[in-house]
Amino acid sequence: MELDIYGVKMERGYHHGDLRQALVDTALTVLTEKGVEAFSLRETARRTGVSPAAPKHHFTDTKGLLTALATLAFTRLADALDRADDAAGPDRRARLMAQAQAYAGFALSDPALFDLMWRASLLDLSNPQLQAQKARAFDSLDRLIRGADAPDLARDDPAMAPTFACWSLVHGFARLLLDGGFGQGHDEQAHMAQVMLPAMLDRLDVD
Amino acid sequence: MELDIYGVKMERGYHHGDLRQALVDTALTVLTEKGVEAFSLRETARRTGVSPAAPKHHFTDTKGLLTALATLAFTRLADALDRADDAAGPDRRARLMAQAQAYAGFALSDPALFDLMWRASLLDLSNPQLQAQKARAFDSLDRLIRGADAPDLARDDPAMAPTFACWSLVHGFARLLLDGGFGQGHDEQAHMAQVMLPAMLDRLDVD
DNA sequence: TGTACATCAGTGAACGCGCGTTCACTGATGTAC
DNA sequence: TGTACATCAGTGAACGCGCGTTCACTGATGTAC
Repeated sequence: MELDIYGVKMERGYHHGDLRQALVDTALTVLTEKGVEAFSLRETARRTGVSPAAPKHHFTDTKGLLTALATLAFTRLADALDRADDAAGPDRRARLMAQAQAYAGFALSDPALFDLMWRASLLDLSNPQLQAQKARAFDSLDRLIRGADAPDLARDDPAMAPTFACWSLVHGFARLLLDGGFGQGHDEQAHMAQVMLPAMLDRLDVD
Repeated sequence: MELDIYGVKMERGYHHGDLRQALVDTALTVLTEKGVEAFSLRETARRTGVSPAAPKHHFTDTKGLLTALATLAFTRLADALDRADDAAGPDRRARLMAQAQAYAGFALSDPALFDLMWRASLLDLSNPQLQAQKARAFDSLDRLIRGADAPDLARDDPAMAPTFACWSLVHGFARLLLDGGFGQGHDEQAHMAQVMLPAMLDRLDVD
């Protein structure tokens, strides 16, 4: 069997070497190209150069693979939020704007991946790594809003309101951007994110 | 052919009478039962007691039928927002809370319908009725925030920030509720909507 | 008032599709003695 | 160091599914004269 890796034709034997990683990489491409609805395990296997049954060894089924992708997505999102926060310096408002821009930027730059993260029915929500990365992303914002060593609170505690308000606002804005609540074109979306997001956040009291 | 309407068996001839409406009704049921992903035109036809080709006369294709459903959904949402607003009396904050609760309540009470409304790829966004009802829903909130006779502004006008902030916050909250950003169970969701939503909105400056 | 005919609203069989998953299998690898 | 054997990681053909849409068709309705 021949594989085309980085333009170089390589023989590969019966065993792949790192099929798990290869499948994740291909799946990411397929997802980005076709969107969540049209994603298929068969196509991913085909494009990885492997039989349709091969993925089962690494991910039992489609949901398993998609869960791995979503975990990766949350990892990237959390990283992006942390990076933005660090780069923004000490000013609280600047940090907030930076995280919000990073969140919306993530959604706009990879809509299919962003979609997947929130398609509960396609994911194994009990997966520990998924939960961990999701929590990481949330904590990044929560630390900014409620302070670095705020205690863990129940979800319905009123003291959570500032964090949730902020998250909801940014999340909702990103979704409406992607789902055509506002304009259509990608440039227009990016413009809206740059112009509107700070103006909206300035009207939110998160102290 | 026999049809079971309101528990009464009725003969119906070659022509249906009001197939268009019947299809919309059935489609609504199918959508609610199975969700957007699993919705199918064939099943809708089957359950309406009609051949799979019949819907074509009324809706050309699946997208056409789903667009009709989405239009209905936006009509219901706009109605719900208006009703809530009216019932809330003159107080601005009360009106805002009422509309927000109505929005979240709509999403929670019919998640599949709410999903559909924002699945741009499944809808014909150029449909005038769809656009009209979507605009109606938006205007309901916009009139409350910016005043009954505020001028139409460009989407990226800073003066739109309060309306967009409010919409984004409520929309994002509803989405996170449905998509498992917070808890899971339906009661827990309803509780969150009642407790959290007002607390979040109180932190938003929309004057 | 009757009738020819166009149009409308359905039928139901068929096409072709790609999917997820299963099955019996085999080649490669690693390990115990 | 060599070898038997268990385990792992793949193969590729097949199954069964339901889907959207098309096709040639026909029964019912409405309208013009």
